[in-house]
Amino acid sequence: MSSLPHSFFNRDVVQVAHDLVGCFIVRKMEEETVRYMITETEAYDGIDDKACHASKGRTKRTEVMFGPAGHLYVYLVYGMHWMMNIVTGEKDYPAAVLIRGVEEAIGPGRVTKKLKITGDFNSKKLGKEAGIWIESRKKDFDAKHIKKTPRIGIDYAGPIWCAKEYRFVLTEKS
DNA sequence: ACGATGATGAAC
DNA sequence: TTCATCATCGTA
Repeated sequence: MSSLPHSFFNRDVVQVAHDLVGCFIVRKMEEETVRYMITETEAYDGIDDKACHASKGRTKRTEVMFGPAGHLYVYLVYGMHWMMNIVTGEKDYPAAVLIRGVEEAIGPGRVTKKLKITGDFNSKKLGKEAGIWIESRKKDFDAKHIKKTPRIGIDYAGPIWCAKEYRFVLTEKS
């Protein structure tokens, strides 16, 4: 099971979001190292995507999404939940994949709680040094079990961007 | 169904 | 400087 390279993330965000389902997120902490399969993701694609924070432009908050792929974008919503995203695509093209679910943690707020990810991780690069990285799928993984749907909790983005099927969910274990 | 709880960006 | 909003979750 190899750690995913920069080239995996330096692609179209929707493709990366799809391909991350079934991969494993590894978190090395002081006492233990845990490893969970990713079961749900969402893509946020560029300045035109009204659901993407980068549609507001290049700000202190969105800066990391304009940077190189494979870095983390972590922010707080509703004053209490950390959302963990992985930046994708070329430098200066803002896009990221939200990790919405892993095995044993349904929901993006629960993912970060379980993995002990906070704002301290914002803009860090995935890798052993950061204590968090992604490993590839098992060989027998069947991508047929991935369902695509519209994204959750982005009604403000308007009908066009709301309707985009940028959410990917693993429907069966494999 | 609703309140918690704080950063963000836009308005003034 | 103030204000509405928010990529959610636990309790009811």
